[in-house]
Parts: sequence; C-alpha cells; structure tokens
Amino acid sequence: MNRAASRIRAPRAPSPGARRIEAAARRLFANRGYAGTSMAEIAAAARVSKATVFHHFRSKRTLYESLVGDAMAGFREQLVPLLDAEGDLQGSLREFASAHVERLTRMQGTMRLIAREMLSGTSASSDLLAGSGMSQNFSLLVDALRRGQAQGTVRAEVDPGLAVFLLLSANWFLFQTGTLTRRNPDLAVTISTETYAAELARLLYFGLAPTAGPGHQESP
Amino acid sequence: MNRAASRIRAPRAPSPGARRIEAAARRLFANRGYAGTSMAEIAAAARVSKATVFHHFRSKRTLYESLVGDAMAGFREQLVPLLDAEGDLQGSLREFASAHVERLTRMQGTMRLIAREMLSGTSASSDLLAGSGMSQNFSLLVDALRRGQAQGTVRAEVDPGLAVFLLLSANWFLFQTGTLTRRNPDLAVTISTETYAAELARLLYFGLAPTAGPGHQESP
DNA sequence: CGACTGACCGACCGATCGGTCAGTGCTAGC
DNA sequence: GCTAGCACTGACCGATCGGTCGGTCAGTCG
Repeated sequence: MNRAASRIRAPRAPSPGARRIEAAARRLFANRGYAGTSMAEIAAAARVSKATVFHHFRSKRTLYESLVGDAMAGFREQLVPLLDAEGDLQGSLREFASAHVERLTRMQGTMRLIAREMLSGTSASSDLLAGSGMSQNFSLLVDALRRGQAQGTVRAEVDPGLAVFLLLSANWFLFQTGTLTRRNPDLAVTISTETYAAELARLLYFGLAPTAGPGHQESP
Repeated sequence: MNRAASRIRAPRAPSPGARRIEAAARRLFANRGYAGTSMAEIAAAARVSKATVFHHFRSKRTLYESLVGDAMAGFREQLVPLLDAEGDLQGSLREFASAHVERLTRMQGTMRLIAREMLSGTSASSDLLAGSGMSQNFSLLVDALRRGQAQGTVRAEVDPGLAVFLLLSANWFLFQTGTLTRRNPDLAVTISTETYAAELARLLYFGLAPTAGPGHQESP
C-alpha cells in the first residue's frame, strides 16, 4: 500500500523539475512583472533549458496564469480570521495585525503577483480575485466585528466593513512600502511588527478623540 | 521685452509634440508597466513616428525616468496638508480624506507609476520617493496632529505618525483596489467618496471602543 | 538670399523575444 | 533485449524589440 501511495496515479503529477520552474517564475514575475520576465530567464533561474519550460507549460501566458490562479487561491490564507471581537477586542486586533503582516511577508511572491494584477486592473483578474474566497474571509472578519457589536464590545455606530477595510489596508500598505516606511523617523513604530501591531490596535480601538470619559470640548 | 519673455533661452523647452509623447507614455507605462510598453506603441498613441520619440528622448529608459521623476515631484501635491487638527478634528479628517481620494483619482496615471515603482522595489526609486518632498508633507500632517495633541483635541497617547499612516493607507488602498472594493456589499460606504470620507473620519476619531460616550453622536 | 536649426519621418539594424522541432538518454514493463 | 514513454535539450524560426541613419521640411536670422 505504501507502494501504491508512492505511485502517483493522479492525473496531475507535481513533477520535481516543474516545481523549480514554478518557484523561479513566481519570483521573477513578482519582482519584474509579466512582460519584464523572459522565458529564458525563468529557465536559467530554474537551471533547465528553455525548451524544458515549454515542455511543462504550453506557453508563457499559461505559466503565468497558472501562478496567478494559485496566488488567488492562496489569497484566502492571507487573512484567515483569527479575529475574536467578543473577548478582548484590542488584544485580538493586535494579534490579528501581527499575524497578518507576518503572513503577507511570508507569502511575499504571491502577494506581489496579486498587487501587480490589481495594477493592471483587468476585469478578468478582479473577477478572479473577487471569487477567490477573499470576500468570504473578509466577511468572516466583518461578522466577528458584528458579533462584537451585538455583545457590546464594539461601538454600535461603527461600520464593520470599513473597520476591517482600514485594518487590512494599513497592513497592506506597510507591506508594500516596506523599507520606505520604516526609514521615516515619524514612523519608528513600524520598525518592529509587534510594536506596530500593538499601536495600531490601540489607535483603532480608542481612536483619536481625547478624554474617553470627561465630556467633549467646545470649539474655541 | 515680450520678445525677451517669449525668447526665454531656458535649457528646457516644453515643445508641443513632446508633451503629447509624454502624456501617451505616462498613460501606457502606468497601465502596462515599463517592459509591457513598446516605443512603437507610444509613438502611435502620440501620433508621431517612432524616430520622433527618439528625437525627443535619448532612450526608452530616459523617457521613463523623466516621467517617474516628474511623478515623484508631483507626489508632494498628492497630500498637500489641509489637515487642521486644532479646530474640528473629525471634520478636518473628513475633508482631508475626501480631498486626498479626489486627488489620487485625478492623478491616476502618476500614482500608478509610483505604485509600480514601489512594487519593483529598487532602492533607487525609494530613495527618489523619500527625497521627493513626500516625507516633508507627511511631516506637516504629523505636526498638525501634534499641535492637536498640545491643544487637547487629539488624545495624547496616540502616535501621530501612525495615525497619518493609517489615514493615507486607507485612501491609497481604496484607490488601488478600485472597483473590487466597491463591489463588496460589506463595503457599501466606499461607493461614494463623501460617505467614505465621513465614515472614515468618524471611525478614526472615535475608534472601535464602545464606552466613549456613544450617546452624543448623530449621523449627518 | 543662403546658412542654419529643430521637428519629423521611412527604412533599416542587431538583439532578443516566445515558441517549435527533431532528437537524446533514462527508466519501466514485457 | 526491445520498446514505449517521459524529462530534457540544442538548434532554429519569424516577429518584435530598442535604437540608428540619412534625409525632408518649415521657420529664423543676418
């Protein structure tokens, strides 16, 4: 039976060399874009001949779309919801932000592919993105906030969708700007992911308004 | 004297046809990227011959870098600070968000060029970006929040840099995701820029926490 | 007028692009 | 030992790429 297990009979065989090609192509496409990457470069990076790449993938477009498809599918993992708005909301926000940024960084190649697809802005890719389970996970996060509202841990006037949007956009922006942000002295908090997550959670939780208790001030 | 004025011997002449080339190139580079745009396409879009493009710009790289340089310079305009944290903070936040999104949309080509540069992530472009006056304008916004803290209109515990970062990232993300975001039923607020700006300002101002005197707030 | 200039163009160049093809070598089943 | 199948390759192809070249033309200045 172990023989049967080792004997791959599925119509789709992963293939050892093909994996190297995919990995190399993902890295190159992510860093230089579709048009900026040649099949010869991919072959060289995967240490095979160019013809071998065409043996495994019918065309450059096919290879690219296969990778983008995988990225879209993996996009769901990017924001697996560990947000629990019923207990300690601020702590949950902090943990989510920290885990999310960590995931974005780990899936860097995949995320860059997605970012590039967003920029090219074809309706096909946004359809794929919309149907890739991202909106489902997004909804799960929104639902968590709604439950928090029902339980009184989240202000009732808050738009839950916008709040999740705000949280995700901050992480995405941090991930995309990378070193640029961390170099700014006004943004020293972003140097460490942990302090960033903690401060972000605090800001989202308490807001900018002063004096949570002692009344509101009058205009001068 | 008008002769002297019209006869300005500046080293840089604007040139009428060259403007068309620049505009066409900016649009194409923004939508398809550097490698995805050919000089022949640019020439056709500008309704000149390919040789004419090379007459005005030494090389494709030169043309592109000229555009990116302009974009970097124009990047400062993108967040000209009309944030006034000393008066009505929530209203100022709303106005800033609204104006910022409007500006991002109007400078779409320029902003997409910048986004592409961020993705390619060369240190040269992030150096340019850092020195393009963006950090100065960013600092102006941060200073506004600091003054707000001094005057008591902004909570003292808030990290002003992070708050500005959060505001900008939300707008940038909205701008970049575009239709994708507005299609999500959980994000109906983002359909109209005005409601988006208002809700964003409210969320940033009051935060998610339930206790901050929820009774005295009414929607417009 | 002639000398000169800058905007503009058609034709062309070598290099590189995505893609094809006729094989080579290795392994597994007979 | 034979052969079918598969991963893999070098050599090659037409198309397109960025870039060059020689030259036309309208306008300007002395």
